Amino acid sequence: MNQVSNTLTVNESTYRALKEKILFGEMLPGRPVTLRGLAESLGVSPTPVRETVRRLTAERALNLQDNRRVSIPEMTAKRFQEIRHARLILEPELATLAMINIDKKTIKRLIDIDIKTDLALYKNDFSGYMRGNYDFHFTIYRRANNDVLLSLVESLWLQFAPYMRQVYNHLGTTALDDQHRMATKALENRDSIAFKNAIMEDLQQGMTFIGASNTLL
Amino acid sequence: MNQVSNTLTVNESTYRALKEKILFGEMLPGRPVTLRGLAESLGVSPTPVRETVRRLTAERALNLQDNRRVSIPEMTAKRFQEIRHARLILEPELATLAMINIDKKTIKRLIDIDIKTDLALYKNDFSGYMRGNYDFHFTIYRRANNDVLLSLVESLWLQFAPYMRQVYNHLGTTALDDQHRMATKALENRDSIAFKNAIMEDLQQGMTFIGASNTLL
DNA sequence: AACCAATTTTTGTGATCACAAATCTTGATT
DNA sequence: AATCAAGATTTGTGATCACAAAAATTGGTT
Repeated sequence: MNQVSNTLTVNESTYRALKEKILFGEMLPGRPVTLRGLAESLGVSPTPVRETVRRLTAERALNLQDNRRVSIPEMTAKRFQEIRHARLILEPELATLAMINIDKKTIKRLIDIDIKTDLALYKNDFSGYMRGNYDFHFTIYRRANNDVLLSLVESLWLQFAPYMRQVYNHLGTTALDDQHRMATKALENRDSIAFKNAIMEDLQQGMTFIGASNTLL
Repeated sequence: MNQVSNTLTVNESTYRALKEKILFGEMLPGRPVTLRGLAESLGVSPTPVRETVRRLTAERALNLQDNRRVSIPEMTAKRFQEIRHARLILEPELATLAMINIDKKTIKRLIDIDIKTDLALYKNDFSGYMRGNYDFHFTIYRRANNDVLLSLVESLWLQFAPYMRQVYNHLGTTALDDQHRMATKALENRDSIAFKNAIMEDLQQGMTFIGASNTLL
């Protein structure tokens, strides 16, 4: 009889914890990270942390410098444009694929997420905003039922998220807006062209906002 | 003074060794892989192997089953189409970006690679063919000077390579052809449209050949 | 022979140890 | 005060150990 243990390994929970930290802006670019430091803060031994760091390095969320130190990569203007370019290719495509699988219940959930996101923005809760924005997009993207494209897009989000946070810290969120409502309206109307455009607009607007703070790039 | 050691870590060489094995068809889908077995065959301790496996799992080249065993993922018809779709989106784009940076010397090198690749095909040297095919494409892609897109495409190749080899083992290479010469001719003529089309054709032809062996999917 | 439970072996996981390289600290010299 | 070399500390790396879970083997029963 095969008895598969379904408890999360320390490795897996460590990975998820660190991934969330990166994705929701709790790790800033350039800040050095030590394995033992991370291990202590998470209450585990260095071993699973090392493996987690390898995973996230493979996903380009972390960077192994040539002196073997681990860090969140610094953003450059060039890399920023590359990420923006890749997102514009992949995400509208993924959203379009997802559309036929998005039912009324999902639309309702998206609207709820958006309300929470706006609330977080209003309260200057950066991490809350980033989490809401992530949830909105990936609730859509997951509906595409396309693991290959989804994991590519996950990697892209891991790469720009820390920088997103850095910009918010400098500029605040007042000038920030999104096209989420336009997207949900397009979904309600089952207008695939309007939906794809809303995702593209949302993405471009967000990236333009970030890119506009050229003091950092 | 910063003194950085430039010797390759065991981790890095292990990663490259295993990655090449996967990329050039020396690991077949479904075959179970053990950490200790890999470690012994590479002459290292299990530690760097574990970290390598985590990296390649993050790149979707390996799969951690729910019984915690490591394996090359089995191909399914669905996943095959997803990979094909993603490749068709990303690779012609990357090739087009690369074109302006491809000089005569690079074209010469591409032609040399293609000759070697054809020779390997003629001699029924599967691994040699796969290596040549990889070199041809990535010599182009690297010229795009776009690390973000390049790493996404790397991940895709790691995903279909083992299956490519599996098909060749069943069908042989006699029916296999490529559009490499058409691509190099387009480069010589600086015809970007013809070049993009050649890359697309090459990719479609290769994937159709693989996909045609529907006994496996 | 076929089946199944008990035992043995193999395997992944997480922690710890040893070591060398990189970084930080210290204190003497100019 | 600034500089720099020597010593101390921290850090990443690779190997090993202990353990539990999974797989393979064994041997007895039908």
